[in-house]
Amino acid sequence: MPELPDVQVFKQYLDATALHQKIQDVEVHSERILEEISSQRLATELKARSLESVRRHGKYLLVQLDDGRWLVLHFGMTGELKYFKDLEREPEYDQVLIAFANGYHLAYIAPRKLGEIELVDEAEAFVAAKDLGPDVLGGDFDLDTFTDLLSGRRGMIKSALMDQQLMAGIGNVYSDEILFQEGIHPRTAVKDLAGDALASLYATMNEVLHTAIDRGADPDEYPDSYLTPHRHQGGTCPRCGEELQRVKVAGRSAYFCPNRQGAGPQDR
DNA sequence: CCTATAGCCTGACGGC
DNA sequence: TGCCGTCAGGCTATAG
Repeated sequence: MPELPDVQVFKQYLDATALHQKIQDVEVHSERILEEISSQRLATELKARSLESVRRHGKYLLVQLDDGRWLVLHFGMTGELKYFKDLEREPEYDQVLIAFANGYHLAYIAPRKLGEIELVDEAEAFVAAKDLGPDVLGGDFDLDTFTDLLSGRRGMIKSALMDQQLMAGIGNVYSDEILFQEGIHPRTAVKDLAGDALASLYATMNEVLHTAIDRGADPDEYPDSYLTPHRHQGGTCPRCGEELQRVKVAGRSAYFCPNRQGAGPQDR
């Protein structure tokens, strides 16, 4: 699930639960999640520290420790966080488990182990090293920035929206949702979108992401006009009832309504 | 610069 | 019920 809205909800969750508590113990159940640091070192470095504040850049969560360093969390395709008390309630697939002095626990859950956890000195340096583009909900990500980034871009619009090096935060599901709301086919060439189309797309991007965050990134709570809850094989368009179609874009499955978003660039 | 593919992992689901 | 193929909200490396 973790695209920008999901990760933003994780941030709010951490803000409301796990901050300002001394870390007592850290268990690592899978090394696969840790690339740059050993489980042994992660445990010793975190012990006796506390989580003090949380930032998000794209799909990454950056959690600052009381010594100034940063715990970086990425969630792959299936990651999530859970804060709980009794170990009897320990969730399945928790790859890292932090125990706090107050008796509560924070679990980093990742059934498919495609996520990533790191410990870094500087948040900005991490973002730069990953070559991430600006966060699409960042304060300085205005319409000019959006159109500048896309001008001269040669490929398809869905690929561009999902390119984390270009702009950070949007993934497969929300790129589909944004393009659905705009009535743009996912394979549309960026160069075929005029300036006013880009302005409208930018506005829709903001609206979709903010709506998702406001509804807790829970598709069941999304407006009836949203694609996401219908986004599966055999699903139908919430606006016109047409059966949704699936095409590959950037190696991912893109769902769209052929009635509202057209049949695609090649045929007319 | 951009696309397609495979791989990393593992679970869920549909068909036989 | 069991087995098998396909697919899954991410990202990277590789080849064209």
